[in-house]
Amino acid sequence: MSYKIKFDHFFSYSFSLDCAIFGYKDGKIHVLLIKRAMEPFSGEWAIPGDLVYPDEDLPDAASRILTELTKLEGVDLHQGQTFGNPGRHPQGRVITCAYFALVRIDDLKAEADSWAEEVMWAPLNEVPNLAFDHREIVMSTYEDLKKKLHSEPICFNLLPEKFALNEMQQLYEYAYDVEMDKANFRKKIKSIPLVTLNEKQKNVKHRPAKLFRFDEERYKQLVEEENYLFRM
Amino acid sequence: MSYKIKFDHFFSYSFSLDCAIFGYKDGKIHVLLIKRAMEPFSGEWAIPGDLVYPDEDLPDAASRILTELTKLEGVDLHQGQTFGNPGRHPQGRVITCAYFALVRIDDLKAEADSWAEEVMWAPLNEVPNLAFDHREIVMSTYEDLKKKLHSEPICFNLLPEKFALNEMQQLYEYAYDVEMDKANFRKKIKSIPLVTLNEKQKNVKHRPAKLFRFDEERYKQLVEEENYLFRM
DNA sequence: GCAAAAGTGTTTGGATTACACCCATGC
DNA sequence: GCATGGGTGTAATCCAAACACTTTTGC
Repeated sequence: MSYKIKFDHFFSYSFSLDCAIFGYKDGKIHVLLIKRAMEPFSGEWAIPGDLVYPDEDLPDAASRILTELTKLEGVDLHQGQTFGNPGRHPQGRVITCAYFALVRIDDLKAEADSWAEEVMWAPLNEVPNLAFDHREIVMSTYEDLKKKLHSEPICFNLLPEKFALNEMQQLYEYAYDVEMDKANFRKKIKSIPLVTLNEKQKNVKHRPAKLFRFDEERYKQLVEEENYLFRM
Repeated sequence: MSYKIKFDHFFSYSFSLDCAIFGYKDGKIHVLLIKRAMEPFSGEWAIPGDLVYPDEDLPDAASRILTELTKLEGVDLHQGQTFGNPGRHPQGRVITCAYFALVRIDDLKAEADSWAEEVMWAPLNEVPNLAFDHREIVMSTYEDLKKKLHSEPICFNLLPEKFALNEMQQLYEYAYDVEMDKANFRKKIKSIPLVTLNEKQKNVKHRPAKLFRFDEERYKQLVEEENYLFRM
């Protein structure tokens, strides 16, 4: 058995991570973009991403890269798909792996840093042209995410910590592009462990809604002890 | 902005693909292994995997690698997780991406080729020590797969093309580690598009069961036209 | 006839649907 | 009081679980 190229030649690739950070505001899902101030694609919009150091593990690298470019810390990143088209990077063979997260936009203050010149949250239907294959990465990751919304309680990472049931319903209506009946939605989510707070909406010009919080403790306990399956 | 190492230094990694091929026989899920006849880990069991060529796209590389090592062709491979621990490969920084497939073991004839010395199907609970981090890759990919069994009709890739309902039930019972009621199982799968064949089991020492086939055409049509969601 | 598994029917209670209605607040 | 959403109740229907039962085959 022999390779068609010299063995050393295989060790000429690079590897990067790109972070697709999704949030929810104004009734729409948004993605976090940076304006690049470094070649290649200097001056263009992209998702935060960079090369991995030789001795760096992937989850650590993902956090580091996101923090360096946007000052965001403590974001819970998950691995997504890997993109390795041979022509995707103009400077050589760079394979990239998507890391994604769902965050509460209002609880964070993303700020451009390092070679990021600017940051912005773009609604998914208004994403500008992006560097590299970043549009494909964003859209493909969003599709994966929508599937996860069915089977895992990740909507609570997008909603404010204290939310009204109607906000939750609207998020699902947006993601699945369907309309839901209010009364039935409320019955359906009865099995989800939520804490009913002693608080109400403020500054609304109609009857204020009660606020709820996802009971993560109890959720984990239910999964452990009763094989609980989240379903929406 | 500057990197802690020279830019060229980033282009010193390699990238491989490892194929986790799952099949079902004797009531158990099996994974396809090869015995390596090449360093590193020569003489040890591993899943079929190899380095990607500089100009090669990932899906093509996955097919090529699987064919080179096992002579299997036309297997429908899907991308899985990426593993990039800095210490995972003794010869340098090699990041690897898992590609997985579900196959009908009896319809295939896997044969060792190239630097594979031997192939075998190992039941998941009897997987020997494996080279690199291949045990982690296999187990982690199997977990992903079990989740997919809930929401996608992939069980039919594991079952024989013509199967009895009881075989399908047993596959789910094995994967989810639960017992199911026969009558209720049959009611539950009524919504799945199956073709009832005019054939029965042979060589069984009891009443032979009717055989069924998954109606892939109709499934795709239902997904397209009626937003059909497979659920188990 | 007997063993073994195929295959069906019935009951019950809990979810899902569609839809109507009342309630609390700002203005 | 009225507009605006918040929040609830009901009836019809569907679905799932538990369990008993009948059928068809090999031996």
